[in-house]
Amino acid sequence: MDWTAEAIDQLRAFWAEGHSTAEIGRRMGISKNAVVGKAHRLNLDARPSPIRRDAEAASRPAQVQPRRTPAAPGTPREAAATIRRPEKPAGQPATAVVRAFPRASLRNCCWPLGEPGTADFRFCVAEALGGKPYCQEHAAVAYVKARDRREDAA
DNA sequence: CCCTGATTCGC
DNA sequence: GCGAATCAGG
Repeated sequence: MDWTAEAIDQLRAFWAEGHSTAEIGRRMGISKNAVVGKAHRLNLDARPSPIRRDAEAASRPAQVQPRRTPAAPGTPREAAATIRRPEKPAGQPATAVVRAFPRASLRNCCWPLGEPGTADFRFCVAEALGGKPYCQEHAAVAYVKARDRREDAA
């Protein structure tokens, strides 16, 4: 992954919007690990992790030794950041409602349009095709051959 | 089995 | 610095 200023900008925007790491990864065409790793390195605010690595010792004292060096046990992570995730409209039949933002569905094109972080930033929501995260139009610019890459994306 | 995020460590 | 592998939980 080439972490250009734009890419980092995008990551920040997605992260701030509360998207999951995997979701961000899908949208940026990279792995969730890349997203998590970079987010961590950028010191973006941590999401509430499902894991309690500190309680590992408490629940299972000395059963299975980690292959890797155990995480620092004393790390104070009690003060988890209060973050809000994008809210689903309550009481809406999920099948009938298209959540226009941040994500319509996995079947919709997720090509980002506009400048991340600005008011007009949104996603193309056209039908995503071929199991790709993009519609036909955007898949064409997303999946360019390295050989004959055209500079017409924007 | 699907998902979630965090950490480690070879590169 | 990067991110896959791994870990851990839902």
